Amino acid sequence: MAALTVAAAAHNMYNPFTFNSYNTDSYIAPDIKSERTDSKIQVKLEDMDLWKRFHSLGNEMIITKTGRRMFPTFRVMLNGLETNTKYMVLLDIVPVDDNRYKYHDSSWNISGKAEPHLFGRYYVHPDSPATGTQWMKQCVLFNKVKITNNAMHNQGHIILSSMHRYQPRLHIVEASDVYSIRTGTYNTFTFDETVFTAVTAYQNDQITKLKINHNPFAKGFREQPIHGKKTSKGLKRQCESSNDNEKRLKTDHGSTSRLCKSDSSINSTLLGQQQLSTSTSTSTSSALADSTTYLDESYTSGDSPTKDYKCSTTIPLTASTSYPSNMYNYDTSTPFYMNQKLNSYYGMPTTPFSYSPMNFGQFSRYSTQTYPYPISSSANYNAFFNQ
DNA sequence: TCTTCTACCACATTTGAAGGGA
DNA sequence: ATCCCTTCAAATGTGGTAGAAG
Repeated sequence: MAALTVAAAAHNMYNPFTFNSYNTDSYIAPDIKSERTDSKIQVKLEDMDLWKRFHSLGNEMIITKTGRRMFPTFRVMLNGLETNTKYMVLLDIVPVDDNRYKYHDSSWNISGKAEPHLFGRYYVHPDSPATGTQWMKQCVLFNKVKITNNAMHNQGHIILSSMHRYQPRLHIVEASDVYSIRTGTYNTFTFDETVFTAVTAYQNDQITKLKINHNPFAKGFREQPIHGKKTSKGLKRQCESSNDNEKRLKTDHGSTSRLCKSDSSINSTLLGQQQLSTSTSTSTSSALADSTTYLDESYTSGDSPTKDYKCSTTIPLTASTSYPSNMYNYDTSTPFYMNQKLNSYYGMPTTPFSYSPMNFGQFSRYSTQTYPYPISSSANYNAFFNQ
């Protein structure tokens, strides 16, 4: 943890908005917060029902030295983008507060001050950049994002601290290439339902059970069916087609037949690695190849893995904060760092790939409570998210 | 002593190479 | 020669658990 402290301190020391990193009142880039919101852009979090169930129990995410995927997977559908404008889609994870927690008597309690957070580490969706049409064609999947507690990790994983609460943030940036990302309009989206506590071992048994019942990789930990384990492929197929809620399908949203955009290569988080021509030509194939995308799930009761797949019952929740120019720069690590303006201000190199913190606040959490459109019915859903 | 973390395990899924047939 | 499909093994992703570390 000392290593993380040192790394975070070094990382954040040039950032005026995070300098008083433990003062939540002073956090926040005030000039950013007041910026215009682009109400046209709509983001719908997929698997909202599942997220809500985890959220109601106090979601936990395992972090390991080698990196662990998030479950539920962060998936969104985008709407309202300019069809011919190119965008980059980024994901980062930021602290919800400046507390450290411990699990005691079946509940999470504050146990002290938080460790400093290493800000500015982004996961760039490998299909970036792509046009609005391409982004809106299918859901955007971040299933390959990995979180780690290894501060020295430099393989594109997002570094978190155990026993701290975090929230993913989605950034949609108008940028035709990685070099124009600094000047593009920023739209940041968060969802309250995605708040989680980073842990090295699950604390809440209910969370464990929920994960086991819904994560296909944890199938081996599920209770055996009454009639014993089914091993034959024929039986397996029967099960897959009928009652596996976590069954990964190739298409998303049956009514619209849209495919999920998969972040098919975690290595391509290297900013600038993926050219537009490549992403354009491979976006469809990557989506098809990604068998971890699946239909929306409508949960009935209990933790039974048997679910009905629907596309229209979830409520799209969006909250956007649009920034007139982006405040990021990037460095040589992956994901990247961006903050051209601050680099310049502090006399640091302003060329791409120079090291710099971002200038989001230390606890940059933008509420999802202001939804541009309260979309609560399938009709409204179709109106907003079908093309 | 307690809390947190790590390494290893068994099991399941995913991925990609190899081979065969059209 | 090319494409499509199937098979299979390796790689990868899970939570459980025992023991180490602080």
